[in-house]
Amino acid sequence: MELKPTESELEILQVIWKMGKCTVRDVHEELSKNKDAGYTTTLKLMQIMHDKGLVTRDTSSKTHVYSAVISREQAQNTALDKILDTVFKGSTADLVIQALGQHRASKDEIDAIKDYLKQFENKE
Amino acid sequence: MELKPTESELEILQVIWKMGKCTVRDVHEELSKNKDAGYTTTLKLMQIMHDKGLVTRDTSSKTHVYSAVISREQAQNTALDKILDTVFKGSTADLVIQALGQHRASKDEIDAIKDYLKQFENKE
DNA sequence: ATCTTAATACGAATTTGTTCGTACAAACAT
DNA sequence: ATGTTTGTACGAACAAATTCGTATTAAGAT
Repeated sequence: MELKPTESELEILQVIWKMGKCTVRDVHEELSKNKDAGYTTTLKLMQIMHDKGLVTRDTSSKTHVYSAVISREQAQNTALDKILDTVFKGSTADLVIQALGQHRASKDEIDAIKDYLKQFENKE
Repeated sequence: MELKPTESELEILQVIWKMGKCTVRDVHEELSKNKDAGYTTTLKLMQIMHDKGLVTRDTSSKTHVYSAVISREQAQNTALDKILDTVFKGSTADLVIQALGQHRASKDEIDAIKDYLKQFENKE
């Protein structure tokens, strides 16, 4: 069972993750803010996502209500695995350093990361 | 000018990055270790990459010699930007923490990252 | 009851990416 | 100089992802 969302599917998942349960119209309206696609395009994509098992839907009323099956965390890990493999030679350290270097994290973010690293302090 | 390599193009870029300048045959033989595709498939892809400006080539002799135009670092940043946008809500901290959490970095890697973070010590 | 609006289903066109067969040319060996 | 090998070019088939038009149906308003 392959669970790798495509580019467009990811855009839709983002909306679903943000809103929790939502309808095709919800998603469509959110997406319309940034780009313009027809309503049926969004609908079709969400139907395909349903076929693939990326989302579930409640069809008890006319307007179906969709929920994500894969969590944002799962998608994050899939995405990380992929780029670790394709551009980072598998090196997590390279990835982290590149991320911190280029995408200037704020002081708060740096602090959060430092805190997180303390966990590893007493491990050997 | 869009410079976003596709999946297959990235596989090829990986070989070019590793070898520096190289021929279609070099790339093809390297790729053949992992999967099997025809020689002309690799050739065609590299021609397309040339058309797109992802690689340059020296055609002075019969066997052309290819080099990457975009560096691994550029590709890394493009990839990071993309997943930051699509699954990490733009949060570098989330990305770093998720990367460290799931993909268990070795002690050396953790140390490298801690060292790296020291840079930020005296910044305000 | 009928009209209008808003929804789903679905087929098909389009676009983008991938794969490969065939034609042709240069280099090399005989 | 002829045949064989090794390379490029290129068109076309195939596959995957995206887009949208049209048909149909349910719900709500008059």
